[in-house]
Amino acid sequence: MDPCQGLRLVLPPGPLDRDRPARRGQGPGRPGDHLHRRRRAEAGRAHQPAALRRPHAGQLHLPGHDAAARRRRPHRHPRRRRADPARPAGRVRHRGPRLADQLGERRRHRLHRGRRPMTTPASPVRTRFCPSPTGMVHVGLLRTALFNWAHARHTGGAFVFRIEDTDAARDSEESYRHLLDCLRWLGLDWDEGPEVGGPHGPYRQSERAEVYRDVAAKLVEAGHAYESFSTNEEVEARRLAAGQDPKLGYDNADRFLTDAQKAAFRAEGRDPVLRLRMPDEDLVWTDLVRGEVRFAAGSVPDFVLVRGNGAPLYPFVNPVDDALMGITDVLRGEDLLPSTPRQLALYAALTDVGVASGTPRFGHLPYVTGEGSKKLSKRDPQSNVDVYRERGFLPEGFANYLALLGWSIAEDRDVFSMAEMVEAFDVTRVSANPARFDVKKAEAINATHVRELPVEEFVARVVPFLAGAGLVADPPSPEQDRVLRTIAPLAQERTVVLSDAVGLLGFLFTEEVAIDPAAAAKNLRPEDGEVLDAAAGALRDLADWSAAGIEQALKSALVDGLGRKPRQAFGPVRVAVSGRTVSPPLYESIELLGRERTLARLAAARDTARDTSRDTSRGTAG
RNA sequence: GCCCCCAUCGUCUAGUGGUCCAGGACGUCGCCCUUUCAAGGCGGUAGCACGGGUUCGAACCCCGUUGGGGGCACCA
Repeated sequence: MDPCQGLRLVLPPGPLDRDRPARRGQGPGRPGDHLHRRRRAEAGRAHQPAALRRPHAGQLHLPGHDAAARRRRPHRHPRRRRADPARPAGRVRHRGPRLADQLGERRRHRLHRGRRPMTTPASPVRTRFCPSPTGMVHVGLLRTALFNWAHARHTGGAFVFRIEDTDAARDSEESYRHLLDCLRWLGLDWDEGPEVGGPHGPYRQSERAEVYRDVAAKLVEAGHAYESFSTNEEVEARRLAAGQDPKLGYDNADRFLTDAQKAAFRAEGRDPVLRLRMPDEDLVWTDLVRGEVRFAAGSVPDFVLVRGNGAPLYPFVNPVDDALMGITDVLRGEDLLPSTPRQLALYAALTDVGVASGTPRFGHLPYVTGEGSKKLSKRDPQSNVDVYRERGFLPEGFANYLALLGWSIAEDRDVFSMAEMVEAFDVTRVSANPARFDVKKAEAINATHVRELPVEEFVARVVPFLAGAGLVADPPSPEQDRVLRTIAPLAQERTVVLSDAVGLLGFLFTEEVAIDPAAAAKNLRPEDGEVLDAAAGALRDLADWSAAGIEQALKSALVDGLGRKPRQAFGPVRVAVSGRTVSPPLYESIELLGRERTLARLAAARDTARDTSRDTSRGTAG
């Protein structure tokens, strides 16, 4: 299996090409455009302005194996233009040029290097998500999962889920379960991984120990890895002695130890670590989101693959598993960017010993930040996905917001479904800027999704929250169900997160309502007593107990009878009945509540209004 | 200290040399609608970090400065 070799440098626009109208509801379609443009792109390649023919991001950079990668391309071009049906065909970007063109073009366009368009690789894309189960699920982590998933789904590739549980001290079965649960909650499914299986298992690193042992042995045998006996103290001392900054790290001093030297160290009782010999070339790759990134030769020291006690480390096992699992595209957090040179070097070595068959593409996703501009800390409660689940964010609403953290579907739209995301998602259009997690915006996006829910669906989703608060049974009783279905359409548009329903609808499912003190202070003042009395009078013997009948009775009693403005007339009644200033529409609420409970609440509110009076006079006197 | 990444309204973004006195969304402010609160509708506020270059033309390409962030483990 060769995940990467098949990546071609030139691809005609294919079925997965993004050069098609991806937006919906964007005015009249232009059915001919796609074909038309495609024809132009193919036939007109030679006539394209040279600047539009840019190399793409799909080639593999194997350090030392790719002459093009070593060529210095000191400039960068930002990002590619999105294909837009409305644009003149001549501006439409197609896939990359042929290799010959590409090299020639690089010479001609040294001023335009940088992020290149994603190719649709000849071999299917395989992405992965590989968290370690060490605690709560971070919103940034889930965003990474979402982007990997969307990239795989968009390209028709596979999404692999692997658990990196090599740190027994921090990993727990509980957080492992929780991780799976969160992915499923968000609607992400994986083609290979835990509980699903697949041809490259096991998918938990804790079960792959012998794999790493074998690979490590191969690397040593081929001379890519070597035993290193230096202690940190010794390294530091050598750096200091040489007048260098000890922060430079390991000095590669053990690269050429003789067998006799090694034996002497062992005789001292030292256990060597295994280090990878870093190459002498610059380490360069074309990042899917950032364009070319280069680390100078010699700037990254030989790093540890396997501990002295034989335990393999993350920088080793991660690429090994990626290679073995045929991963072609690695989308991960920006925090991993500085470790990419090491991975590149490892990949070259793994390829040399036949474990890997090429280097994957890398894309480093921007940080998700919190208040200020610091990376959202794991300690920050805002970063915990559970908080949003518990508040009743819809998975589709939350996923929508997560997608907006670094990506946008169109310039005039930011509410979309997962299916629409999959259709439109393009990694190379992910922003490189850090994105602030904005709860307000997340809520606004979620509220839109809530409103778009079919009513029955809204009811179904809200029931667990109501039941959790002890308001209804789960499943609701027939009577509760009737009330719920009736009020749902009116409550839905007032719901931002599902847990809002508890406060909004609670009054319908209890005998006595607790009145919000702030609402009482505002709408149950002494002078509001007359309203409550009049309302009770109007409703006590009302023959037509319907929303319309109630409306008529209240209007004539309060507005006409007392001469109050609607606002002054209905506010107190609303608070009396629902306990809050925000509730579903009043007449419907009263109808559902029934005569008995309504009259009881009006009477109770009457007392509250008197109390308010006493409080007020006391306050004034004091 | 060394290395790397980033730089458009308060926030997230669109923008890839002329179609931009910069578009959308969230927030915010005002108005309308209205039975409170929402929702909805309409309108307003607010931004290309700075300095050089390249070019007939720069938010966009290049260099530098400044600012912000991250990484420098026998953690993942």
